[in-house]
Amino acid sequence: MNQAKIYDIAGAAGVSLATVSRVLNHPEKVKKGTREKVLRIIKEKGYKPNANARGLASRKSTTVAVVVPTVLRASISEMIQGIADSAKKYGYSIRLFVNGQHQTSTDAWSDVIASSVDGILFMNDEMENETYELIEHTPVPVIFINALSKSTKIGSVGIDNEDCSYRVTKEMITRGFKDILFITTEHKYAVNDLKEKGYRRAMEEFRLLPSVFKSSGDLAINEKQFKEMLDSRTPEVVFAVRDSMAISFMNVASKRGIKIPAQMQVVGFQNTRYAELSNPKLSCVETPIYEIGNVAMEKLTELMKNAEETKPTNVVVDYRIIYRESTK
Amino acid sequence: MNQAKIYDIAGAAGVSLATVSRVLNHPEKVKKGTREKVLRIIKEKGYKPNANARGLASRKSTTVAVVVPTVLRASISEMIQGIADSAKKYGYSIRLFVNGQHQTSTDAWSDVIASSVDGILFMNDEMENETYELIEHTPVPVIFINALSKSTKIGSVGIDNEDCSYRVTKEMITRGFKDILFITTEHKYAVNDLKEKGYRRAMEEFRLLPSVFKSSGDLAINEKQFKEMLDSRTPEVVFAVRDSMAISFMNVASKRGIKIPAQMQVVGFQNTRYAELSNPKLSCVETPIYEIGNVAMEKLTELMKNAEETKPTNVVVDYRIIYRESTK
DNA sequence: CTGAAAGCGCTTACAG
DNA sequence: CTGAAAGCGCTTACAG
Repeated sequence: MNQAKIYDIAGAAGVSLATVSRVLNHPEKVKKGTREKVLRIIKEKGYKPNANARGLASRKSTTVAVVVPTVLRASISEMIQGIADSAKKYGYSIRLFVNGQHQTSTDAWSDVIASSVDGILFMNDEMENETYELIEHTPVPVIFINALSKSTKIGSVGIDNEDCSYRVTKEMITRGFKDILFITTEHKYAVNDLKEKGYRRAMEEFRLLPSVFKSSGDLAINEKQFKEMLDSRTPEVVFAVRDSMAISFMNVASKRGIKIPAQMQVVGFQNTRYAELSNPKLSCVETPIYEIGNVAMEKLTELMKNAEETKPTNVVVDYRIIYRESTK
Repeated sequence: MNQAKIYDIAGAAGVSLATVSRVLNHPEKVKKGTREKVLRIIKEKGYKPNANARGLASRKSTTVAVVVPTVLRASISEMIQGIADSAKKYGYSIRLFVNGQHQTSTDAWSDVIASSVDGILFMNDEMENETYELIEHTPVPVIFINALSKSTKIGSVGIDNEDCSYRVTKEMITRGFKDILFITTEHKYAVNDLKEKGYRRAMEEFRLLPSVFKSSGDLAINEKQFKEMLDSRTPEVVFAVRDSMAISFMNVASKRGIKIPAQMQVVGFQNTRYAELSNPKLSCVETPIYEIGNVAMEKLTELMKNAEETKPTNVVVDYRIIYRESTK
């Protein structure tokens, strides 16, 4: 009934526990006959090595930490799913840290380190210099997700937000639209700053006046703000840093009788599930966030296997623009 | 630079490592002066006990497993957030298992057990008898989430789906609507079966003909099916087991020119973020899924503290119906 | 290819 | 209130 120990397996197989351990960790070092016998008994007894003991002895835990500010955002869920699928493939399990916005307070971070994981996947909206410093001193490999690393010592996987935003804006301009409103968050996020930068660059390139609206994170407040804004003008194109904001804006506009996309076009950012459930269906930049999680976990595996030889790299993932019903 | 060990702390404080350990685990057993000194040094050195060693020695890991089929569903994310917040409060960390639909294959489950967690929060859509059996033999406490347990040995936290569905249906009937369409999943899920049961009970009570539509999980297929269905009739009320389905149906209907709620009312189930982003805004049953996660983790804490005395209970959480724009 | 033994970093009765 | 010692269940050089 109780979980079998390695001793039990060794006893039943008539070998030493060292051999059982080898069968599990270095099967090639064990003679075929012995190996198969041990394996059979392991299966029979349903033996699974104790993770703590294993971790303590080998200094490896085959777990990775996934550190995120929240799990509520659809994009973060998709990313985690991508990580989870990849982790399963490589035999890693996941320790989840939902740290709120204060992820890199020394305290929160040392919790992560003390949990004895073999590597860390770190997703954060903000990237301050202290963050980099803290992370560079971390004893296990770290990969940034969804934000490209500015440090050569830390790898990352993400899209080039600035370039993406620049290209979308430019695309709309060359299609003949000049009055493009950019909606971002009031709260300062590194990724959103990059998106704004790209937008501004495109606008300035064409000598157009950038128009940036910083909206609150709260849906109800947003709607009120959006209504007020629409009192004074109807932009030709609205480009928002998140799908949810784009949709919220679109809904407010629809209710005022503004025809979408005829009178106003709306573009979102991310391609979360919201996009397909909106009416009209939202056109948006598709960030392959599942893939980003997936690849990040894969890269982390490499780093964990041979931290010395493998150089941290910044993997820039491709995005594409999906035109649905909210654009002409 | 390296992580400090308990020996280092003991050395620096001039005490034995037993004392350092006691300061951490049973501070009341240590004289105040000693305790404060040790605590100070711990802080200075940023010492965090090695989780594996601690787990191995104490047979406790202060980690719980959260086992879910996917992380992609908005409701599951909210639940995890609820769990995470509660876990942080009680000092537990989370090991996340994203197991797909085959969660209780003996294999997947023994992975969970082998990960040496102190307790398990288990969310699954299907609840077969083998599942119960497997779980009853688990050496640590388990709590079902979002589905009430049929077993007296396993606790659970969730809403009474059948009752809820019954009441919503009845409410619509007594408001004078007879033609109520129920949309559920093609794939068999225990929770959805319960919802259907409640719906049928209400309809039969009023001698109305139940009309159940089983829709695919795929959005594109759904839309096609919905269109075909709307060719033949326009139900007065549509009640779907998930917000996303309700919204998808609503959008298809809107596009055909059906006025919502004037000609057709739509009610969803869950109150995910989708509900507020739809146009018109979706009326739906609000399952307090964040709270469910939160409470489940709390209950699990109790069970882990004294598994013997604490009896597993089934906590039935209240739901409420939120009327927004998709109903009259 | 296999076994005996040391050690991973802690916790917890047991003495004192 | 504190220390010495055993032990948690593994892994991995080291011999053979």
